[in-house]
Amino acid sequence: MTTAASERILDRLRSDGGRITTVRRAVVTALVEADDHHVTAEALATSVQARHPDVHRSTIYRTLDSLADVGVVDHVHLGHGGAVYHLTEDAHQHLVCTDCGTVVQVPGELFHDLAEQVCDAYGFEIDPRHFAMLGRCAHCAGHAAATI
Amino acid sequence: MTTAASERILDRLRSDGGRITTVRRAVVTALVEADDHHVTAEALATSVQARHPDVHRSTIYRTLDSLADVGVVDHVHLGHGGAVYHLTEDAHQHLVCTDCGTVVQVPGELFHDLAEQVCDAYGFEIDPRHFAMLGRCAHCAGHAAATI
DNA sequence: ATAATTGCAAAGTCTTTGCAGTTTG
DNA sequence: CAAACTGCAAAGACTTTGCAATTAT
Repeated sequence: MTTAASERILDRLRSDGGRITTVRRAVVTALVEADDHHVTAEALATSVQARHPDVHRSTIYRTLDSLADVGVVDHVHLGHGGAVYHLTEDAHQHLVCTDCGTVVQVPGELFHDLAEQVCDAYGFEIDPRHFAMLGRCAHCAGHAAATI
Repeated sequence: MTTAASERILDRLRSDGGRITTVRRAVVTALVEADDHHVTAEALATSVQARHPDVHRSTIYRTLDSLADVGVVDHVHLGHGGAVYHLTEDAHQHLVCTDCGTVVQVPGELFHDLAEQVCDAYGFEIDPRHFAMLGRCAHCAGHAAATI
């Protein structure tokens, strides 16, 4: 199925006049297999280079860029340092604990009310996913029962 | 009163064993005067160097770091590229339009409900201010009737 | 005096770019 | 074949760091 998913993604490139190359196939495969794992460019490079040692990092970035142009890949900043890349299929939000670094994924719908309020009041249409939200996870905040 | 504000801030450094130097005074002044303007490190450097040409950028960063340690300064990432620094006094959230770059400030309270929901469900205590939220501003989203 | 701060130059991290050669459709 | 993609090396933006000299307390 990862194959089917990969092909679907590659098709987006193809239908945009893009060309399907070994490298692109490898990057997409790595993304599909790593999905929900939020891959850094570095991890992606390592993963791709395991099978295609000569692939240069700039090519990884360029491929990610092309995939982003076509709308199938996006990146998120979880904190300082590198971004993580992921398929756009799953729209979730990231919460990153500033104490222990844990990343919690929460459904995007949680932001629906907020987005509506902000839209009503400011006309601003929030798409909160590009950046993580920082804070403290249940453990570090000492929430045994997880209630405020 | 910017002087009073500056002194209050410098006191935080002092009471932490820090020393008050010309440079630190200049940085704090620039921050106070630029408050609500969200200064980049570069702008801060330029501003400080107007009066003290020999101040090195690394010193600006180190001063910001010290001020952050003491809790009076924080920085926010509005998008790719540099962060903006601001005094911690005003707790607001930044919305950045991905189309035109406009930065909208909204009161932190808007996030109260969301924070509560997330806390209830995940025990995670959100502090959303470190990153901006991206989206499209009223103008770019075509909200003619939006209350601005 | 002595511990903190500074300037400088250099390095570090993450990402982009120019170019010439290679490959895809 | 023409356009798109690739590797390489180099640069770019932003920030951090080691060190010796300076300065605040």
